[in-house]
Amino acid sequence: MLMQTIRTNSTPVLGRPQFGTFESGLFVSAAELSGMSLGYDRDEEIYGEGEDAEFVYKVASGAVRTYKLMRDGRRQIGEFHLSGDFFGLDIGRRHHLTAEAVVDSKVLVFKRRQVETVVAHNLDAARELWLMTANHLQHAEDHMLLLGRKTARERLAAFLLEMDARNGDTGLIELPMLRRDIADYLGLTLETVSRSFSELQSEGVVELDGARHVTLRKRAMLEAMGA
Amino acid sequence: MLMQTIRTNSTPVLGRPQFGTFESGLFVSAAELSGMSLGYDRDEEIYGEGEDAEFVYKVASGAVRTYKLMRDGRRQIGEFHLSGDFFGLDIGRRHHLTAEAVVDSKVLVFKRRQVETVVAHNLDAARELWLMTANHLQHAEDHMLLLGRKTARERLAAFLLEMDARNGDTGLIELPMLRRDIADYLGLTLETVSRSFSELQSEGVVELDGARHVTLRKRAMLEAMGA
DNA sequence: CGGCCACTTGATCCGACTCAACCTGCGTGG
DNA sequence: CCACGCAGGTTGAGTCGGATCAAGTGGCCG
Repeated sequence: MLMQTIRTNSTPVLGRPQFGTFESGLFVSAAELSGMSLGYDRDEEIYGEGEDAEFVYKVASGAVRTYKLMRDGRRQIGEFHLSGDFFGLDIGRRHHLTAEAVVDSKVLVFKRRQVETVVAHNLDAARELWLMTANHLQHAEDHMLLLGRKTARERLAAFLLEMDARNGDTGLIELPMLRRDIADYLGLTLETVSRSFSELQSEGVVELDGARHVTLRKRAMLEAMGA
Repeated sequence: MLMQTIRTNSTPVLGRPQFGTFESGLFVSAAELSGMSLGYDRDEEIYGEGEDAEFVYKVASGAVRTYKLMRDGRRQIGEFHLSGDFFGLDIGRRHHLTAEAVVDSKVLVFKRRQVETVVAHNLDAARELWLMTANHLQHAEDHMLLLGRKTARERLAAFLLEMDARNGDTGLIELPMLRRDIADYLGLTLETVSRSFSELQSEGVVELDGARHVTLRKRAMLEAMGA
């Protein structure tokens, strides 16, 4: 609902920014906002935790992970941002997560100052921005339950249902991310993620065609676990 | 900054709502908003997950926990709300967490419709509301790292630093909540919380005077662990 | 066709959970 | 005013789920 696909009249070129008109999703009411299209290679950093929050972003294609890192390398991915999702709208002057491209991605970039100006004059835009933040919060609340209280199988079930829901509940999932990313999202190790996949498959709950393509076979079982 | 103590000219009576004037904190710019003061006994529910979100709340005294429950009783507390904190400002028609008083508490209650009206006309109020939601999100992001990646000791260290910070970094903490609440906040069992307290005490990092009163003795050590 | 990155699978380990006993402080009533 | 009851907390013993360490496998790209 909030996350519709955007359309621009620009042709994004990898690493070569071009300006495009921004016309839907956030700021329907603020057609004057224009976004720059940028390309990022797989694993390329978009912004770092603690950096100046100069821009706000929207995924045009590909996928982005936002995460926190501990000094010793432990990582927690807070959210995956897929096509149509906004990210980087942290409050304050600085980003408090790091953002990286999961696969080669195209991202629309908006000057933060411009966004602030629009929001300071346009109540609908302000409300939209608030709703997006609130949606992120709601996701985070669900994810805290997952991280604090769910078993490995339950976490993977919830993850697969989440990914499927983003793809229109087709039961056919093409995962853009590696096992390591899934593990860092679910608070597990990649071995445990892999084992849990194998378990679900041997139980006929899912079917794996390669590591990335997943077909949901018994949605009811997944829902019973993932909820 | 955002969370200053409120003052009302009402005398709150347990279970007996009275109207009071609301004059600071949220909606500095919206003096027309008035809040009702309500008393809640320890463990009393303020609102339930899925219930109609008719009100927005602010803790006047005491402490409130907001949490998610699984069918089998597993619980994840998302946040503790102490004096001055707002809670219950979920988007959408329904609350997506349950709120309960941790100890006997007084809470200011605002009609959601009233808040919506103010926000729809007042940009400063809208911004304030957005900032509060964003602050909750930031807290949730930190907490996801804790729940997904930290050890029991690290979780407790982070918790103590958080509680101390809310009390002005005095190093003297009076915990309003029980071990079970701390456990459900940190994604642990109460036994593990208790053991971790004992460990930190035997290392001279903290000093316990009863279960609720904690003195921080080696803040640097806590910070090294909790970060 | 070769090499390597991602993934799977196996064996062992360990931190936190479970189950259980015991302690302690506080409120209450005799 | 003391003793009892009990809720909350601590501590101990044993278990277990997921982490760690270690091989192996597979598929894709050059």
